[in-house]
Amino acid sequence: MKIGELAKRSGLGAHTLRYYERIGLLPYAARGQSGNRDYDESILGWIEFLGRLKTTEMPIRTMLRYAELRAVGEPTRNERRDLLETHREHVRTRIAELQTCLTILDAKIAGYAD
Amino acid sequence: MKIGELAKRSGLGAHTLRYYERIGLLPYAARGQSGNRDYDESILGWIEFLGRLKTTEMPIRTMLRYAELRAVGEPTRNERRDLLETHREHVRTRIAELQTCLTILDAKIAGYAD
DNA sequence: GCTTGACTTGGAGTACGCTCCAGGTTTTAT
DNA sequence: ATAAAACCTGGAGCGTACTCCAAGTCAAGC
Repeated sequence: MKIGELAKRSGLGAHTLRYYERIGLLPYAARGQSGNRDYDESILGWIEFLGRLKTTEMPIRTMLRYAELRAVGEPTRNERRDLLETHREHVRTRIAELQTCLTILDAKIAGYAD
Repeated sequence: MKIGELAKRSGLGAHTLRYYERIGLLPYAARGQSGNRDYDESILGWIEFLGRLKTTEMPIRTMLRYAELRAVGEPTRNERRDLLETHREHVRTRIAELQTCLTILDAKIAGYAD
């Protein structure tokens, strides 16, 4: 699969895919004899997971840390789990915060009732 | 109250307060004879509300729109209510999205179980 | 009275995460 | 065979939201 198709299937732009590779968020892609990137289907799962991390506001630096640990493999298992557990706490806190604000917003809107 | 005290009490930096005034998010503050800003307590409620909007990811442009409508007063009542209702939908959507990701994260972490 | 700290302004600089450009090569469709 | 579309690289530029700097004025404590 070439970069254009991966862009379509992943929802990211080709520019973004190259950028992610450059910074190390995506593994260096195999190039064909022409020099064009040739992706395997399996990259899609990783990109989707990165998207979840991004949606939940994980900064790129932290994703990068996770990506590096993942590249090392088994010995980093516990560290990866810890990283995700810490992140899960951020997400839980964020949801609670948004819910509090939602309640306040409800009250504010009620004050605008006709 | 001078800007340093407002900074402490609001949790924003003095730089940020000046920046907010410059772009129109805070009303132009009265200056004493020395030229120093002299704030009224009442500004704290507005800053707190702006904080809620920020926490819920409202972009500054939109806060600015709300601030402008508010400055006009009564005739913009419905437009302000609409703006907040639209924003409330964003917040609800965002909470749902985070909850979905949280479930996926739980599953991922479960996969790291010893 | 004088030093230290807080305040003023206009404008420059920063961090993050992309997003695009230039100039060139390769692939694909006709 | 050729033209259009897609790809490559290194590096520049952009949008958002601050954050800080320089140079100067003002205020408060000793």
